[in-house]
Amino acid sequence: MPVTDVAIDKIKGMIVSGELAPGDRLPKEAELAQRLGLSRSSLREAVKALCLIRVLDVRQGDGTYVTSLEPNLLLDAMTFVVDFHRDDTVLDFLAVRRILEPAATALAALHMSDADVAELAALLGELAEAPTVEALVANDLKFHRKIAEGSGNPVLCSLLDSLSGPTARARIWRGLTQEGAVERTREQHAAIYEAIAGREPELARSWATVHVAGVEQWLRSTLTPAGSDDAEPAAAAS
Amino acid sequence: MPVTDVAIDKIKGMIVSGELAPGDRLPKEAELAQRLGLSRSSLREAVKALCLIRVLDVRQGDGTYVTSLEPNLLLDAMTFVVDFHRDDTVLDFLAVRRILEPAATALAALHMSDADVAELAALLGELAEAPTVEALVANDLKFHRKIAEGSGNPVLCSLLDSLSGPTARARIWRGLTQEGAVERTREQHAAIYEAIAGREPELARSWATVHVAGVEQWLRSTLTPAGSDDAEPAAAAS
DNA sequence: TACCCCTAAACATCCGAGGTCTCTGCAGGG
DNA sequence: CCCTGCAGAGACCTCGGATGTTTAGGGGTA
Repeated sequence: MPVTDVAIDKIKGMIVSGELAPGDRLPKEAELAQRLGLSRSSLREAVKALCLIRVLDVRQGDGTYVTSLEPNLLLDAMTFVVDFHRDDTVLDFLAVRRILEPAATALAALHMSDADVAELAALLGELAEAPTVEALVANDLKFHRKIAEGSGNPVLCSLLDSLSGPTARARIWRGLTQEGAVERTREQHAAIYEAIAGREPELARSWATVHVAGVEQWLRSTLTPAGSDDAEPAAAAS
Repeated sequence: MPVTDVAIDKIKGMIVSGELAPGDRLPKEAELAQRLGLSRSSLREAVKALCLIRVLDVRQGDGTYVTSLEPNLLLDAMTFVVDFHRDDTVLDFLAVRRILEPAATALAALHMSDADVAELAALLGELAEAPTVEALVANDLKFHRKIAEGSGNPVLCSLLDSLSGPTARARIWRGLTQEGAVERTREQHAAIYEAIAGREPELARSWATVHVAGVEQWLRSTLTPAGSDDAEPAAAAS
């Protein structure tokens, strides 16, 4: 195994073992390199890799620190990974979202604070009468993010965040092409809100299922009969 | 933004744009460095980072290649990330697994091929009469992985894989300390198998829920009343 | 045809020098 | 006493080149 990979494992081990706690500062490059038995160049490669997945945070002129290691931060890195899957596996990602989103919505109906419910209502009111599709989708993302936060599970929240990004483009394309999609989204958002505000988890779950399934069904019907022209909608939405 | 980060973005862009397809070979280090306008050292940091998340694959003496970019490969990288969350957020990860596992099991009951169902049965039979806890958990991982594969959704499968790892230790600790846990696991596995083989998705979903909830409840009851001594079970399981 | 060896190509690792940024302590002014 | 501006030190950033290691593939031999 290359020394750089060994260094990655060792740094990981230092963190997992507790030798380095979140927020701690690492020894300076030269010192750590000597301690791990490799050159600064190789060490920098290891540090850079751990930076990409948000485990380390280097600040020029200051030092290298362990991040907070909170789930949202680490799973955010997954967004970067998900970005590489554009056209072909969108349906698979959406299918997972269809599983998680209703569950999160039901949890939100149970655990969301009244203040957060009020903010959810505010999000619904923010939208103009005849919003642009882009504004609608942006509002849609904020709406669902708020609900995901309301589930009280940061892991679930971050996961949904990562999964929602890639499908956003699909939703834009849908709004642009499918008649009534915009209005239907608003109605469903309102229904989800009502269910959460009324503390009815099962109703909230059902509305969320309907909501996500709408996008999924449209996307499936668009992709499947297109035959060899699968790439069109994804390309158009990019 | 550091040149290395720019390089990461540029390479990512080359892949997402299609300029570099899965399996393609990158230009040699020196050439690519010149093309991106940076030194080889900095380029290597970028390549190393993309290697960690399985986007690139460097083979010494040969060259650097784009991986297949399949979901399972890219989400496998998430396991590395999840490893950093050990004690404190295990319950959050388990809660997500509790959402996904039943859904995957239900899907498996619908989509799994007869051949795969037979392999599932084989897994059940592999276990000795009085298995060690370690063997049981290893078999448990394979069993659930087989089911996740059977869902037909590679994204779901990889996600469950990543989530199952961290809780494995907890399951071991449970098996070692909780009377009857081993036998109960075997019974539940058998029940899940029967439901899948009988093509009863809702029954399969329910058994999966029961199965995961068992671990979750035990873990919750162990962590909560422990007070300031939360770390004990996780530490003991490592 | 099958096997072995050798060479070229590409990555792995290291080193040292010069640049840039940030934090910190100190001095001066309000 | 507090705020502001100014170096100085410390730490990371970037570069370029030299040397070691590994792999793929061509060519020779039995």
